[in-house]
Amino acid sequence: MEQREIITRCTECGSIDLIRDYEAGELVCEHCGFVISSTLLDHGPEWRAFDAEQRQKRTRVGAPLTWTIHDKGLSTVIDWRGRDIYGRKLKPMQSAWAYRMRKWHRRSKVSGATDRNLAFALSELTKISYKLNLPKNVLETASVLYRRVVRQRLIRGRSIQGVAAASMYIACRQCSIIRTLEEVASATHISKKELGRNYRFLLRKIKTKVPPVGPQSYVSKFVNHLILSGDTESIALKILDLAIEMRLTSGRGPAGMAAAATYIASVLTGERRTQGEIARSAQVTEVTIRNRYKELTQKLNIKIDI
DNA sequence: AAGACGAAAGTGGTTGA
DNA sequence: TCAACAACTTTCGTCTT
Repeated sequence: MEQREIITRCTECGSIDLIRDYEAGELVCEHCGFVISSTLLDHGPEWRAFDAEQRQKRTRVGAPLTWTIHDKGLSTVIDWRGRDIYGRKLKPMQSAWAYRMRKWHRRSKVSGATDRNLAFALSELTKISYKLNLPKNVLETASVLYRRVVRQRLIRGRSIQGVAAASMYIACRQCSIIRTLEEVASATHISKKELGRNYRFLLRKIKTKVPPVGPQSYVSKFVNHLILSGDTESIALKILDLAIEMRLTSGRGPAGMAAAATYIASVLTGERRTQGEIARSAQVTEVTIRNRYKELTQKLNIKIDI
């Protein structure tokens, strides 16, 4: 598996408020203005070469292929300047011809309802992924998924945005990037309820296995959000491992479970965060954290002195 | 004053007849 | 289709730091 770097925090000041400036192609910290990365756009090839021979074979020109543009980025445009390849001005007749060609060429690119649908949906997916700060592989996964949905004619009677959002949610799950239904819903104009409906519908129709989310996947999200150390993270994960082993997690919401483990870990390492803080970032209530926390400390014999 | 604790009532979704 | 049910939330009063 290729490891992708997912930047969620400013490398200068640690702030999590990062702004993506796509005009400039930069990832900028809102807090201190530090430019973390100036290569937001992926100019690399979509393939990987394992040796020189492969590299030689696979070399080709053009932008990398992507599934997020309706024609996979394979597009040609006819230049609008009335000049030929040598830079000479075209004769009036030639330039009229070029104009007509341009017009029909443009029309043929996004042809028919299906393609327009796809183009709209993919731009929608892109928007959602920006809002949720998702890495590119999730966006690609969602795009592939959406294409499949379109191919199987499953969008009929459902809104494009709804299906797009559901695809994105599934893609997140498949890539083990935790985004709740609420978060995805709030990045779109779709209610949580409808998103859930669409999600279940797609799951039933498409033979896609979506691994159930374990509480562990939440921990890194909370740790990032609350700016806790790696020690705290690994302790929280250990607590969860033990809890799973002792079957304390069955039937419990993973978010609450992870929140409680994070809370305990933060107290143990002295980086204490309040229940309220963790509750807010976990989108559960303090009461739930308290209940899980009580169960965990009792059953696992964790002594906490404050 | 803020955080932690816990009781009690309310909510939305699942399950099984 | 409906009621029972478990998990979770909301609300609120009390205790602790």
